[in-house]
Amino acid sequence: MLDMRTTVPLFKALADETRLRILALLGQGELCVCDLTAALQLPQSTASRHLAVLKNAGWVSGRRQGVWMYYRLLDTGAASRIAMHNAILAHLEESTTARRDRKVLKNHLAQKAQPGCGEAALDKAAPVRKYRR
Amino acid sequence: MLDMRTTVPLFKALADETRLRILALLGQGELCVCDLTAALQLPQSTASRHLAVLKNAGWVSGRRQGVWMYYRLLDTGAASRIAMHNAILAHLEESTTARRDRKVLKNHLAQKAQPGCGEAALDKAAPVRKYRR
DNA sequence: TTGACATATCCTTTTATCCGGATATAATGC
DNA sequence: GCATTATATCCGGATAAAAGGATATGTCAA
Repeated sequence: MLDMRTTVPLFKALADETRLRILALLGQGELCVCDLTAALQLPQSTASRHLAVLKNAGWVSGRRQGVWMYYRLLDTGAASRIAMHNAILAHLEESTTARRDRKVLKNHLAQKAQPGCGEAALDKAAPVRKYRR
Repeated sequence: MLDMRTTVPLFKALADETRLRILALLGQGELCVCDLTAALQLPQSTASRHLAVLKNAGWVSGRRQGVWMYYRLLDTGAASRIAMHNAILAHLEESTTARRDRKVLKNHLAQKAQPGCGEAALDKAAPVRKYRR
């Protein structure tokens, strides 16, 4: 049963610029915290904290792969809610800030793909640090 | 041009239960402050303050008719924004709280229509106090 | 087990938001 | 003008949320 007890936190989670930017970035697909930190140019603790808020509100889900936590948009629930999620996402992605963030993200991902030099397509999307996959 | 400077306040305005309830009620049509105050069972200053927030954020518009201020949902702007408004409204109106508020509103409007006894259809929708239209 | 790295949580300070009574403004009728 | 009604704004005080540095937890490789 749909109630304000779940609806209000859902919108409270949207009442912050950083979280809106994170949601818009996740519209691009699954991303790990370090990628979001790079794209947003914010301290890691800040990104992590906001991701926790989004997760608790039911906006995103996280899965661990090795040392990385990958977050993605959550698209389950009632039909009216999914429709709302999609409409909000579509709107967010039009923002100039979101466009800029996507560009920074793209550069970051490209730089990561370089040093390794010659990896499989899937690896290119993974954070390239000491640990691989 | 769409920007976070306008987008963030839009969502901040949704980060409050009372304001969500107001939006859901306005889904029923144009209402004056006194009707909203009655439906929400909240102090007048509280309702008025929240309406100001919704108005500044671009969610509602107000028009004065005599002593009354009538507020209604604002449905102008970019296509993605209108789609988002509608999706959010549709979702809000499913809440049990919204259903309850609608009932209280309906009772309130019915009671107002009684005392005057025999007015035109339009008058029934207007707040019946000392001043008429 | 140790070291290195990614992420989460804690802590403290600062800033924002909410509330409702009191007061101000606005419109109306007499 | 004056009283009345509707709405808006102001004012403290209380509560909640933000920030980011420091620290804890978890994972991996050797």
